[in-house]
Amino acid sequence: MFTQAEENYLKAIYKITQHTADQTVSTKSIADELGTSSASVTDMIKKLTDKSLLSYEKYYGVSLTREGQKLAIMLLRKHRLWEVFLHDKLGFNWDEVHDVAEQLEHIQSYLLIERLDEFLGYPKFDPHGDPIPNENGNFTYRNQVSLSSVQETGKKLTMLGVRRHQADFLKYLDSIHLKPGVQLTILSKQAYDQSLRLQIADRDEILITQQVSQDILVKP
Amino acid sequence: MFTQAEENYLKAIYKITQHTADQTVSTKSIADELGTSSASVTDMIKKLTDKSLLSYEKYYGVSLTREGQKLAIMLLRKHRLWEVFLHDKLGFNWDEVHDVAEQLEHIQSYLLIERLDEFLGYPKFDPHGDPIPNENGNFTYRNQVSLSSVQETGKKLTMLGVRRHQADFLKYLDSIHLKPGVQLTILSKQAYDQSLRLQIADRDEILITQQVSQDILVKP
DNA sequence: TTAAAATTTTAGACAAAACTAAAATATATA
DNA sequence: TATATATTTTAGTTTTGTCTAAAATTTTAA
Repeated sequence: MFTQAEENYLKAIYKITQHTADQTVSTKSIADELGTSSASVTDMIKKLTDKSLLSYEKYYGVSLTREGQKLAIMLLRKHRLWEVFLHDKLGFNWDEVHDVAEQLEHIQSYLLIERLDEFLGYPKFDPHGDPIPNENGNFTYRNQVSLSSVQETGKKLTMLGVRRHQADFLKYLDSIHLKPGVQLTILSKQAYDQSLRLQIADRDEILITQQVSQDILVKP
Repeated sequence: MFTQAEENYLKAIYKITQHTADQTVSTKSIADELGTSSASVTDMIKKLTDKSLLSYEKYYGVSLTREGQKLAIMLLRKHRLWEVFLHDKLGFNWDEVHDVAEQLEHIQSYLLIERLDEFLGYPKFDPHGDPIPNENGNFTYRNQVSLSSVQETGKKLTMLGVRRHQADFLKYLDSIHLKPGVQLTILSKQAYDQSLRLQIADRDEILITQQVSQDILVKP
């Protein structure tokens, strides 16, 4: 099939298209995403283009072909299912799952991933609240808004996920007992810096900055 | 740590030492085991010797150092734990587990394997009846003999494992409902070709050749 | 015990995936 | 619009793991 390096390039390109309007991705953005040189990226682009996973025009940029996109989504599916396994079955913390899932996602076995999905009860979201594509590559859509955009105070909210996945951010949220599924209430909002005083579950109240609240997703 | 290729060489060398009296392994036997050329083996031996996983004398042969052996046993541990997971949790047949475990055993995470062991209930044997080394590399010993060596007829025996792991052999055993844990009784033995008439569980009796009975292990 | 056969090693080459340095092209700005 | 800056590509190297062919060594057997 494809090498791990090839798969990592497809994932990176897919990820970049997710948070940009354009479907066309620059060499540099891929290099930045993977922490590699532009020259290496150009080399790999050629290989993936030859394998018709990318369409590519020199000096202009690349985009995923239908086949390339399908493959990228299946990698995301595998990654997120493994994260659920590590978290739900093996008791990993949500900040520990990513690195191991990054390895597990490259295991080649269609049967494995379908059986794993079944074993986990066909989960729709991973431990960070990100949607898991199904066998056909379809994502479950759900309404979610940034905690920073919520105006009402006193209303009970449910945390759904995060927008940043860095381990230190997740560890911080953990330390204040915030993770997907937890109930929280905005007690008050500071007008000048948009910081929030929160009640998390039934615990003591806590203060979080806007920088943090922007990256927390809740049910609207 | 070590590359997959390096790990595969260590495993191969360990495997060869298991069914030979000598701890010293020839270049050719490694090449045969891995389906590669002797020249490639010589190259890799040098690398592994530099990393003090092997001790090596030109034209004479190699043996695993204590460190190399430890690593090989940990790979066996990972392989067999994954086989248990695939078989017990994901419902893989015992002839399907090997190839996927071959990939999974290279995943690098100490936590993963210790948690997996715990999740599986610290199994002592894999789906083929092979012992799983514990965290310290120790195997559980148990008395087991080849079915071909059993003389008494009419005695209830318990199958413990197999000596061959080829998928077609396992599929054949499956088709006659033989697998570890199953109760069987020798009804009679043909003197001239050592073939056995067996009762397996409560099913119809069946005839197996000595070639097959030699590779079936039972509680003595 | 010496010649033939088998094994092992060396030498040289190749593909994959990365790098650096330099050249080519595109974009931004004065 | 012309030039400076940024991006992209090319060219040439490196490392890993493989290969084939040939040389060196060991083993087998006449």
